[in-house]
Amino acid sequence: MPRSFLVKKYFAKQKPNYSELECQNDTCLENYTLADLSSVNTTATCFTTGLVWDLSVLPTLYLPASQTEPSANTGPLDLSSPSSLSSNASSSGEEDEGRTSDPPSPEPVHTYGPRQRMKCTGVMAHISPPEEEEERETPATAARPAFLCKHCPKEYTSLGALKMHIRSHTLPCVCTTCGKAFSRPWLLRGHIRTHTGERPFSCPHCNRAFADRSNLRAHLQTHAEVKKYQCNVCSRTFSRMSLLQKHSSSGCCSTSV
DNA sequence: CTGGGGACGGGGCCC
DNA sequence: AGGGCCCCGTCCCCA
Repeated sequence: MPRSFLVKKYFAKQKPNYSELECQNDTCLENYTLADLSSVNTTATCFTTGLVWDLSVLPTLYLPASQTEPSANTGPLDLSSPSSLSSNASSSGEEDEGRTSDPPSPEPVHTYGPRQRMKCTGVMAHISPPEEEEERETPATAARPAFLCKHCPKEYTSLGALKMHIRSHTLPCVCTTCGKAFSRPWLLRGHIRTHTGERPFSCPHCNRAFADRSNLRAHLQTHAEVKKYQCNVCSRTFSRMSLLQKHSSSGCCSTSV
């Protein structure tokens, strides 16, 4: 299984209706408005859509299910579900290298620091506007066309996937506060929270709040008696794969993971 | 060394 | 077709 989207299936037809949540939580839009964001100088150039409501309604998503959704299996995040926990713990990892979490840089867009994560960092020097991005479809593979990125060796089987990938080169979403650029609007929204201090995702167990949903997910593992990642040798469980890997490499296990 | 938080990227699915 | 959102995962840093 390439990636685990089993949990996703819970939402297959029951994705959280943010509009309804807004109605149920009438304080949302009042708490976070575009004006608020502007007031803290954290507007961005990539306000595609939904920034305001998205930020505002999210706090409701991690209330206990009984308070948010009548349907039991539509809980916003059921990390305790077997399907969720069954995800392959080593599904990826062949692509991540650098990082882009550089400290705020006065440089304009396309300035990358040593932590640049993307594999094709070098191409950023000759970025062209999205409109100029051209897909290279290999005629030799007409039966299953491959869309090649002209900035890096990656290829995709669909134009949409390629265009999505190209955004990682063009990084059209720019934070006007620090100039950091992102490939997708919601990445930028998440980044903006680092400026605003907004933490829409609350842990139902300890009320600790997080700005990032994934971080909440990881945090929820700390509340679990049995962690998600288990050592094949000693059966010890860990909340993160990285911890398991460290555990394995430190001697307990010779080959696991 | 371990555990956890912060920040972020990518692919896939849904609308 | 494109945008938005989701989940998974990684890396870095700190206690």
